[in-house]
Amino acid sequence: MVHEVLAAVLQVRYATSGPPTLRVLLWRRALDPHIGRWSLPGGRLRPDEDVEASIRRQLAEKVDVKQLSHVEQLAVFSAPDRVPGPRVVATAFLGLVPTGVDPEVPEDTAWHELDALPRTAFDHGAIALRARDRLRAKLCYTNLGFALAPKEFTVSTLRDLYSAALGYRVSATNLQRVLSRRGLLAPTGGTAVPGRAGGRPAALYSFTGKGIQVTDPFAVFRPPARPPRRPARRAAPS
Amino acid sequence: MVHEVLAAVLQVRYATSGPPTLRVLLWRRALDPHIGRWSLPGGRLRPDEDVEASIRRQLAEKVDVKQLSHVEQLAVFSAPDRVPGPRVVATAFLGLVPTGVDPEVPEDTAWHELDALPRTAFDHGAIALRARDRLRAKLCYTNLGFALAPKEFTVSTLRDLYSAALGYRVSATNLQRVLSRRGLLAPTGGTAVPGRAGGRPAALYSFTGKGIQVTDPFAVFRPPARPPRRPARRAAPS
DNA sequence: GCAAAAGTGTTTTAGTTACACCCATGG
DNA sequence: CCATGGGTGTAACTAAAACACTTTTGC
Repeated sequence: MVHEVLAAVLQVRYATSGPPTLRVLLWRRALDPHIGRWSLPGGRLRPDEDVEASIRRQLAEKVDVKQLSHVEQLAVFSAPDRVPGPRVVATAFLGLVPTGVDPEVPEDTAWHELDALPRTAFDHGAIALRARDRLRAKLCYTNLGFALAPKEFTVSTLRDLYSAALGYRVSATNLQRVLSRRGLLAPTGGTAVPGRAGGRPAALYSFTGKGIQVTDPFAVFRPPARPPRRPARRAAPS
Repeated sequence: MVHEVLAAVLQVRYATSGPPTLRVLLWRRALDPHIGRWSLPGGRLRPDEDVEASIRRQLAEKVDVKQLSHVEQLAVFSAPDRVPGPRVVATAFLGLVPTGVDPEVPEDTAWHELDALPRTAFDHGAIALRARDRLRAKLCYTNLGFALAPKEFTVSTLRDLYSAALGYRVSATNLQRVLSRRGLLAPTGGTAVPGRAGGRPAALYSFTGKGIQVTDPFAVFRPPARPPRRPARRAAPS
């Protein structure tokens, strides 16, 4: 049995016009099964590496590894007929590249909008959409935004990144407040120059931490963290 | 390369005394590498099945499959040296069994408290703890409680289950309210008989849905679901 | 000055925790 | 009738969304 690793590498990219969009790096197959269709980068797992080392190695051919801001396992795809011919089990990954970096990619690869995926090889389209779902969920309850954003950014920029990734308009005001309250944003002191239309110069921010951390672990059923607010208030009548 | 599937099957079990505890089904190895240590049930992936079908098949030897209330992928464990000898990549699963059912398990298997795991074979201890973490997280933002609880239960019972799974005391009052508001609890009409100490008979409830569903998807950054609350309230002076 | 964009102050809303109190049963 | 556990009513608290308003720039 062959084990392969695949990665849906996502990035929010600015097009020449219109708002930025969430995209996935796809590669046009040159070999026979599903020749010409778009597929996720990846390849065989080697004997001396675990799956994460493997996907990082294989991505190095497409994207400079240092540009990958986040990599995490998605799931195993193992339907016996997921690819024709001898069986191949795949471990799929989500990879993220910050906005702004534009990696040199080979001729046969391109960034495709997740909202308008082309015909993909095998189950790669489904994997890419799973990656998007995972990203959307984690943006809400972790600090994963750091993996989408450049080192320094304005709140407006960040709002655009979140909006593109989540698929709906996010308010800059509230984004600022929520991320600040959680201690994720730090002003760098610098300011951005306003556009030709004017406007107050925006302050620059950066994320405080680099690694992923859960910021909102308990939606409910919080453990009784704090000691009672009012210390023994009950009266003792006689 | 060999691909195996492993499952951490968890259940909240009542001991003869003390509060119920979260336990995992382990099996004592009879073969040479790590002989005598406790390990997770599972085995080789066969050519004609995907990983979920495989783990369900293999668990059928230990636990009646119909008693499994939930099965989900955890992660791939693929360190080259995770088991001695020829390489084995493992797909790990979380499995749940409702409280109350006591499956016939083979002689060489037993339920072990997750808070006091014995010496386990290979990386199986780490896998079991990952399963516990996943369960704890999902209890908070999904309806996964249905997979821990029996068909009918009192709120007190449910409180005990959640407390055991989460590892901290949960308030029955608030558990009732949160699950009710989310539309997950339905009174069955029946009542439980009070214990010998008396007390008001508790109403019986059941979960409304069977499949897992996310009940609290957005901790923050909620999409702008509802239309504006006040329709155009601004006064037009002049 | 005016439009545009950024940022802050304040109100509203929602959901959960905390806690007091009432209810029904066994002895 | 009282201890025990079950259940409800309500206040307190937290966090986020909504929105009005101020600030700072280009033209």
